[in-house]
Amino acid sequence: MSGKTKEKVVEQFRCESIQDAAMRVIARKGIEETTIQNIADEAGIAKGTVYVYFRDRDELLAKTADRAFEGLVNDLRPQFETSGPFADRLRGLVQRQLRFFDEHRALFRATLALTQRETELRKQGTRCYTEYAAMLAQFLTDASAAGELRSDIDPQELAAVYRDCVRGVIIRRLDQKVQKARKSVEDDAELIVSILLHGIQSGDSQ
Amino acid sequence: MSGKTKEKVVEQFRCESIQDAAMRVIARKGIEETTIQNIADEAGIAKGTVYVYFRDRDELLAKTADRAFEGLVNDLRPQFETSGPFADRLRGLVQRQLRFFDEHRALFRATLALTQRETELRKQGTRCYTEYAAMLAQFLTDASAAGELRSDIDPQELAAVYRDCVRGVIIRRLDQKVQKARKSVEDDAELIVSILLHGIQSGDSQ
DNA sequence: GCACGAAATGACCGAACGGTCATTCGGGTT
DNA sequence: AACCCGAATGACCGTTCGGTCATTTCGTGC
Repeated sequence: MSGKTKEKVVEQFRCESIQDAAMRVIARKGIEETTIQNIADEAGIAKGTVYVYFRDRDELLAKTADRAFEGLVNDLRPQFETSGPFADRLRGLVQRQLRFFDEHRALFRATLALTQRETELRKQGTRCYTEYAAMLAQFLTDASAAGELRSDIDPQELAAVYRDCVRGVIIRRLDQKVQKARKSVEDDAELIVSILLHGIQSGDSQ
Repeated sequence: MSGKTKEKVVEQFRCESIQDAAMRVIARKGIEETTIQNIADEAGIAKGTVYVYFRDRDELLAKTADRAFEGLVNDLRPQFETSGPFADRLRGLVQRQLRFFDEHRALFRATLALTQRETELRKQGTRCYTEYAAMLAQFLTDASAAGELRSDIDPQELAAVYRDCVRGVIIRRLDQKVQKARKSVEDDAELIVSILLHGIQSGDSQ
């Protein structure tokens, strides 16, 4: 009985090894410079073996992108499920997201590189990215329904703006190679949250 | 006397022809799929001729990116120089930027593709992009000095957030292929301006 | 119309990469 | 120990692309 199961387990383990290797290489070199040979070397296997587990380059990349988002989604889910004032939940969300990518910088470089092929990737399995976007939209839709957001803003569009802002901050944090030069997660998060909550004008009710 | 000058003029004309062709191809196919042969075909010249005017692919791409931003900077400059209430100037700026790329969609696809190689491009000539960023930062620094912005926000960081937001909107407008599906420039601009000015919370002084 | 130098050309080269497949390897069964 | 079968391998192939350079074309002055 354990026959079939064992094979499946081994296969999944190999797949994940290759995907993890792919993420490391992509984080290091960018997606266009990453070759199958690079990934195989990083995983410590032969090039041909990659093709035992993945049909072609595109499938490997798509599944790798999916796996990259899996960690983020799992990390963020608890935060979406907390209760409390909207401002606090929003702040917690931004902080968590910044902290997650601080601790997995390579992962973000990979997801960033992989997300830039968004159009092509949408065709294939982007299960986890879709889930991330959906959770965020739901979070804001709930807040809007609860009357915590301006009723003239579409939560979907707000979700898009939120993603733009957070993504920008993460990219800038990534570029600051030296830890010293980087501001704290709390400070960077506060900038985004503060702007989103109160706007940028002086004396405007902040 | 016109000998030297004429040669220079012709050379510049050729260079610009090639850069314009490069922009069209990049807008159509994306930067990684664009080959020198494609660009030469689009420009109606032979591949070897490209190398008469540009040392290699990287130099052509860098100078093309620079030229792509030239149009934007020229279009935006008048708006930076207008006077009036900050809110109006900001709104006008966003609108102008959205409209510019609505009218030059190909150009934005090119700049987007070219900006994604930001790190490499910074090494070479990104004169015009730098100028764009500088003008924006100056605009916000002036506003801050005039007491129109919250004093606890660094104008430099605000400029970055502004760029993130506007870029996101432009990308989303670009993805909506059908004109019908697209909202008006005014509506999309208003979303960004409204969020930036007043924040997203309900009843927060808007 | 001839001669000369610069500009333009495109056939060609070498490198790199994705993908294939005949061969080898390894561990489990008899 | 002999056998078997699926997993792993890496040499190999076809293609693509950036870049070169010997040759051709063209504009200009005499």
